[in-house]
Formats: sequence, C-alpha cells, structure tokens
Amino acid sequence: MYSQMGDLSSRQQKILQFLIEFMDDNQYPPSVREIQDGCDISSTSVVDYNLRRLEEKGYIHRGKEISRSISLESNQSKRTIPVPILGKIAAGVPLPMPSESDVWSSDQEMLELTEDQTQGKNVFALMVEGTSMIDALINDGDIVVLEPTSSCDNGEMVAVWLKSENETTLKKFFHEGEKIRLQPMNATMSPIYVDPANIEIQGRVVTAIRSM
Amino acid sequence: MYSQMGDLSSRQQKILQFLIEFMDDNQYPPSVREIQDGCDISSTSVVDYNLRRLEEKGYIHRGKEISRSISLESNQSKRTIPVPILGKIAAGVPLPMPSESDVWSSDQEMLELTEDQTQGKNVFALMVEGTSMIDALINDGDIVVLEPTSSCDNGEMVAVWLKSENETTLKKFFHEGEKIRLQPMNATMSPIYVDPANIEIQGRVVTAIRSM
DNA sequence: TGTTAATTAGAACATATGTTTTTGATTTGG
DNA sequence: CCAAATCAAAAACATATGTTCTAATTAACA
Repeated sequence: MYSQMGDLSSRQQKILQFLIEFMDDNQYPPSVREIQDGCDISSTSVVDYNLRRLEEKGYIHRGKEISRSISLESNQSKRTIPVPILGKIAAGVPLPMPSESDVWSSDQEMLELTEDQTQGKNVFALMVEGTSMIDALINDGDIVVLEPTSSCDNGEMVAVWLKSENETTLKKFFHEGEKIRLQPMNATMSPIYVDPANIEIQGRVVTAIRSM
Repeated sequence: MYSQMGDLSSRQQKILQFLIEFMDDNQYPPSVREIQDGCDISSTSVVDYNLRRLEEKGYIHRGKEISRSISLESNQSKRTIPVPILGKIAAGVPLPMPSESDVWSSDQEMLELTEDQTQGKNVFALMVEGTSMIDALINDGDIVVLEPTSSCDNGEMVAVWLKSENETTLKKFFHEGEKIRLQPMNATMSPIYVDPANIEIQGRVVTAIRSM
C-alpha cells in the first residue's frame, strides 16, 4: 500500500480499488451504478456518499452533474510515447534511417518512453550490439534514443557514420577549423579527428537506457 | 502529424483533435454534446455519425449506450510510475536509504518511468555525481534506478557500500568462495576482491538513464 | 448531367446516470 | 447510557446523454 489509508473505511477502500481496476481495464471512469454493482453496494446513494468522502479526503476528483467524471487524484500519470526500436547499431553497419513505413509497421518492437525522455522530439530507438561503443559509455544491449538529423551543433552527442572506416559510432561532435573532432564520452579516451567529407551525421542522441 | 489521416474528413480530424485535448485536460472522455460544442457542430447526430466513421476506421473505440465511453485506439499509453530522485550518489558518500517520509515528501524531485523500466519493483532513483563510476559505464549526471535490497544473487548489478574505503560504487556482484568479486561493467577494467564483512549491499540497479 | 453515396440538420426518444430525500441502522464520544 | 455523528438503504427525481428517425444538403462519380 502506498499511503496508510487509515482514514478510509473498508467500503471506501473497496471503491478506490474498484476505480483503479475499472479505469485500468476500460479507458473511462465507471458510473455510480457500475461502482454499486462492482462493490456489492445496495444503493446508489451509498456510493455517492462514499465518493463524497473520498473527494473530501483528496483521493479522487469529481465533476458536478457530469457522468463518469471521477478521476484519481494520485494517478496523474503522464502520457507515454511509443518509440519504435528500428534495429541494431554496431560498428561496421550503417544506421537504417527511419521511414514512415518502418515507424508504423505493426509488428515493430516498441519502447514506451515519457516525454521527459523523448524531449518532445520525434525519436526512434536502436539497440546497441557489441561493445564497440564502450568509449561512449554505451554497452552491449543498451538502447539509444535518437532524433533524426543530418546536422548538429558543437558538443552534441551524435551518431556519426565514418565513411572510410565504414562504421557508425556515438561521439560528441566538435567542429574545429578544417577538421571535426569526435570526442568519446569517456574522458579517459582520446578524441579522433576526421575530415568533414568523411562523415555523415545520422542522428542526435537524446537518451541512453540500460536495463539490467 | 504521425499518420497521413488522408482517410479522415476535416470534421473527423477536428473531432479526433478535440478528443485528444479534452482527455488530456480532463481525466475522462467527453460526451457527444461536449464534442458538439467543442467542434461547432450543429447536431448530436452529426457527432454520432462521425464517431461511427472514426470507429470504423479504427481510430477510436466506443461502448454501446455507455456515456463517455470513447477511448483512443492509438493512445494505449501505458501507465507511468512516479519515481523519487532521493539524492546523489558519489564516491565517499553512502546511499541514503529511502524512508516512507522521503518517498512521499511533496517537494521531492520526481522521475516518470514506465513499468518496463521499473520492472514492477518499488524503486527509487539517484543522480550520479562525478565520474567515479566510469568503470560501470555510468557518467556524471546519469540517473540510476535502484530497487532497495540488502542481498543479491551472483551477476547482479548492485550499489555496494565499501566500508573500509568509505565509498559507494556500482558493480556486478559475484560470491566466490570466501571472497566477493566486484566486477565493473566495463570489460576492460579489472575486478576487485573484497571481504564479505567489508561490504553492504544497498540496492539492485534496475535501470540506468542518460539524458543528453 | 443525373444518380448515388456521403454528410449535415433538426427534433424527438429512451435511458443511463448524478443527485436528493427520507428513514433507519450503526458507530462514536462523553 | 444517551446524544450526536456517521453510515446504509430504498425510492424518487431531474437531467445528462446516447440513439434514432426523417429530411435536406453536399460530394462523388460515371
């Protein structure tokens, strides 16, 4: 139990429980009479009475004269955004650029992210294969979330396609005179310097996630 | 726009837009007449007609004879769990164990995570300060999500309190005979061997998140 | 152009649903 | 033990709300 709920009668707890389950199953709140049935209560007035108590105590919110307008006060869960895992990223393999069809193929593996994590961008995700990104503190099995782009500013973490080496890597980007410096995340590693013509920026890294 | 919506009339688009906004503001779906007002439609029957079309085309779902039972088919956004960021983790500083009061102090910094990321556990989060976790592929500013525990199995990634060194670190845990091997995430780094009496497990790492 | 399908409009209907009232039981505090 | 507050029950009320019917209007199309 999250809160002590010592201030709720058993009937009120049962109603609260029912509310959570109902709104989880259906995508809309229950009516008074559905609560009545679901909690084996003999009268709608009893439901109304206990809903008022629940509202007084701050557990729910109700709209006056509006059907199915109960909302859980605690359950302000933010919206999540489905993010497609378009494929794998590994040294020697170029990033597949996301296409509309890819994004909406139904059997796409999906990741649910909050807006905090996508930063409102139209992102896609890649699973990292192998340990070649270790200098970017990205390990095998990690997931990187990218915003599609072909250009970027200094200091941004980007997925860079190194044409001559024929590999994609994650680095911090710095334009320095005629050259571009690609700096690993890991401060103990050395940067590499490349010719602008030799690289292609594939996406800006927005978030990296490692699940254990 | 995510999908082309070429199969939707402008009125249907407007209704869909209204549905999304309404359910974002309020925590419950709108009634037919609220859609009517919100979209400047002259008759409820027109609303009903277009809702049927929207349901045919798979954009929404409706319950028969049930008020406010519209749900967005695409918007199967999963529930998110508020996770408290209890503090910072850095070498030389022990982890503050989460207490009930901490978890529910209202001005707590919060992180919204999906159930995928919390794995259904009762977790808390810490912000990493400094680069001392670099061998665990954890950098300054990263966020680690931990499940409180005082014991763990072999191979699990845990936050370990090294009493003699007076520091907390993230390592993979292996019980080997009389000693305990703490293996960094980074394969290029060497493990350290410690006495079981010298350590205290503070939490199991569930997820690590790096925002750019 | 004419014919059909799609959409809009207005009104009325049936009922789902929040609310109130009254009465009685149960619990609580002194 | 009594009085007051709390809670439950049943019925009735008012209206919010989904639905239907018919007709008009517009769009699609051949």
